[in-house]
Amino acid sequence: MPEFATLEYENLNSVVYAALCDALMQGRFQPGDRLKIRDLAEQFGTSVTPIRDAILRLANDEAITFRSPRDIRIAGLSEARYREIRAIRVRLEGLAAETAAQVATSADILALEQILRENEQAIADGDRLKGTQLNQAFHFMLPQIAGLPVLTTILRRLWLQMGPHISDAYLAGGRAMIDHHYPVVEALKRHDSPAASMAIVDDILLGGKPILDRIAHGEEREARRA
Amino acid sequence: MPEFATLEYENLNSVVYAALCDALMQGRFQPGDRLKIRDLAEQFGTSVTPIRDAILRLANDEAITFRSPRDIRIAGLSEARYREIRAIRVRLEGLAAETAAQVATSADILALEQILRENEQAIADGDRLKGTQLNQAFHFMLPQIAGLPVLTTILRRLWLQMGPHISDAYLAGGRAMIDHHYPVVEALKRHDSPAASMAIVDDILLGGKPILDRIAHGEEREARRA
DNA sequence: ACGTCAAAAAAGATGCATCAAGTATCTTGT
DNA sequence: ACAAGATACTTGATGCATCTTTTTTGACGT
Repeated sequence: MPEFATLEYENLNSVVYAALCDALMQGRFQPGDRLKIRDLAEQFGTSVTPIRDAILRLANDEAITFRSPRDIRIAGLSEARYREIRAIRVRLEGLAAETAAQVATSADILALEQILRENEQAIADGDRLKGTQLNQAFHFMLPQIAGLPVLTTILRRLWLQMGPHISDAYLAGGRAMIDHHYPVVEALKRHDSPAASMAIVDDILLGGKPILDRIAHGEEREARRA
Repeated sequence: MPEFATLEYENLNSVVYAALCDALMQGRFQPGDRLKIRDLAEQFGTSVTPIRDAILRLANDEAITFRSPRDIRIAGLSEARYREIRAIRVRLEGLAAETAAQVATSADILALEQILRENEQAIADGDRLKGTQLNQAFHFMLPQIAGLPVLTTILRRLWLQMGPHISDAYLAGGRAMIDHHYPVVEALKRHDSPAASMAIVDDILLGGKPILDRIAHGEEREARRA
């Protein structure tokens, strides 16, 4: 269960926020989906206040947008914006991988290898949701090993924005999604920072290719429709 | 007047959020300062709801923390956390400078030089507040020239966290704060990406030295007190 | 004077009523 | 059958009442 709460104590709004973050990162929302505060309040069994709070935080994260004062929707993602996010991830996850390579313990390596094994199994089972989650878990392990909490928060926010756009791309990606994870672990074992950085960059650029294609095609389709 | 609103239309909560962001970035709050929703509501002449909304967004930005359910304070900044923010800035502002160097127009260069001139004047006048603002304006110009809105948002959030900690450091820094800005502009003129990146990195690491010292000394003092 | 404990005030969390603006629906006249 | 206007509904924004927990305060005993 991911720990998304910025607040130190438990709040209804944090519970709702965490649940919506989960849903977003698992691709359970589609871009453009409309959210209604009263509907969510009923689903969560709370009043509208904690829902408003959570939605406001997600809007602050730019994961959802207020298209008009009464029209709350899952944010879209232009190709340019996705490319920017990718460029930022290259820099930041590169930093995380370099730092992680310097400080990784054997316990860290074992945890990464465990994730890889489970990810292989999920792909073999055709379990798309689990595959997505384990891929994310791998990426978030690096800043955690590196001891970089600010970086983790930034990446989480970027993933919230990507979440609704990666769901279908995973099937297209298939095994290619984790192929580049193995060299990362090997580099961490050798405490080889440059190699770790290069490997994670490869993963972001090559492994993420199907996602970019999907977003680009989506824009094209939309342009033709107009 | 900075444009902080994530929301597209004007809201009381956006107005409050923008005002508090401004205050934070100008160092008008000290770390550990306590905020009271009802007091702020009176100051802004609104009910508590828009204030709660704005504070929730700032908490989401990790600029303020809820130490306990009824104790809202300006966030502290450990030395480790400041070093992490600095490392992230090196990567991200490096990316912004590289990109800006590739696309900068002569109008962009003129705007940067204008900021530098005003910053010189502010330092000559001993106007600490204006100096801080113009230094920030320079740094935010690079991602703007580069056309990287996501990057701008991330940097803004980091600056919200640094804001309360850089106020006094500026006097100590003095002219050194903008010395490294000139090579940045020169590099942009030559469309020299590596030089632009190196220059801004120098600025972050060397120009920011007094801030790090101040935070480190503050921690030391606190440790002695305990 | 000082510490302790209880009463009171403070303060955020939650729920809810109301408002305004936008949207859908229904009626009515041709 | 259709269009136009009016009516009702939807929905987020704002304000506010209440609840619970924390903090302050002050009285009392030592």
